[in-house]
Amino acid sequence: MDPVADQMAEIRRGAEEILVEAELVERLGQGRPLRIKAGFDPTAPDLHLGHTVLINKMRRFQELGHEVIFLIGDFTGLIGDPSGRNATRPALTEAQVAENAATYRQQIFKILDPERTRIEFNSAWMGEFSASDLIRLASRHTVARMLERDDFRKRLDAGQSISIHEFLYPLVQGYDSVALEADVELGGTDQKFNLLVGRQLQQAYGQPPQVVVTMPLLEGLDGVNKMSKSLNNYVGITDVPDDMFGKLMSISDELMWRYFELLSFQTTAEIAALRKQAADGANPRDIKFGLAGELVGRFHGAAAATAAQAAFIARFKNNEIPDEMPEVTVQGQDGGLGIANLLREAQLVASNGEAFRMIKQGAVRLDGERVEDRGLEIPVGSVHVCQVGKRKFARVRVV
RNA sequence: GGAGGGGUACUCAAGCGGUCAACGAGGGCAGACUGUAAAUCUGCUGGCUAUGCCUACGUAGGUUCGAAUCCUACCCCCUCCA
Repeated sequence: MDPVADQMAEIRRGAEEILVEAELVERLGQGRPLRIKAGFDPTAPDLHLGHTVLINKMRRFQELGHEVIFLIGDFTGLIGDPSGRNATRPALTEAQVAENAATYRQQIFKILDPERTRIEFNSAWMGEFSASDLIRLASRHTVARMLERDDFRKRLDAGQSISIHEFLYPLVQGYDSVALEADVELGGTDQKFNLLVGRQLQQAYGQPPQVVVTMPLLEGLDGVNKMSKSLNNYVGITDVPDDMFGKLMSISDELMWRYFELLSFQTTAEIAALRKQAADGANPRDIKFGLAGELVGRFHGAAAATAAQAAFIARFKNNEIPDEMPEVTVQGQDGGLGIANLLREAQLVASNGEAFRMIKQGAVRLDGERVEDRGLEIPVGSVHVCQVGKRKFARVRVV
């Protein structure tokens, strides 16, 4: 194993907080592989780059020789997250959980080493938990401590309601650490409270408390909100290479450095060098180009990354029409088809009304020519490249 | 159990009998400028077989020439008291 100081440097990179650092140093000093736990929601197996911040850190621990436990919270998932936006979640069937777990496996092993990853489900121990077990667990924590949690406190002060079961969520999550005898738990900064409950419960059950490492939440493409599917500001790790590349190229220069810090596997020294290049006048776009290539390569392989880069240059630097685009065949009537209907049937717009608006705004092109006439009729038997806006293309055949 | 407040488009939020397909803001989309950046400016932001018609202001009815606006019932959310 690497010297403790070297390990600490790796663990610190990008981390928001390590509680308590001295304890981590002490445990690393024991020279044994530590048990690293990180929990995931069973309902959302479509991972995006935001999730990978945490997974990258898990990978780092693996590289340092530790044991990583990927915990799927299939039981806690039934309770629902205390942030409580979606009031009740439908209970997942065993088959669904198994399916989601399979999806997780497929996705996370693009980053993690399957040989060194343990996948666990907390229903394994929580499923057998009795009512009296639960009361015993609840007795280990106090209302006052629960209310230390920022969002509970705020809601209480604001006169909003808090359901009892929301108090149970951190307790169950914390108990997972007891069941797994975790040495370290990783989580987003939003999980800090829950992770600390884990420490407290381990002590209550006579175990040494886990070290908590929190990772920042990655900002989404808008650069403001955290990356999430519901805000549609995410890059999914199963996005096709061109999309992934394009989305990454559209982030702001400022955000790019954040992505370097949290997503790139380049060393801190390499990143510092890039920053210097930018400061010396290099076009940030070219640096972003490299970052986008690295990330596409991670999830789709080097060949796909090169292809995505080439396609990007062709389309946006040289302004060419892309080689590949969806091909659609639409049905004409009376020898032709109105342009609005054509765009709608090709799914480039949602409705005829939207098609007319787009034409009015000059967003529609047919074979590269801007369409001005909303009454344009396309004859049957022709094939056209249709474009709406900068990004939406389709090759449409009218029959 | 009692008292009160509220449910309006993607979100927040006006409107409280006709001029409301619904002010405003945010978001989103598009155009200009660019590096498919950011910032900025401009426009658009229910549907259709389209100078008209249809559907929409929690749900179902009612009053009225006419309702998001008034009445009745129901559903849901929130607060306070017990």
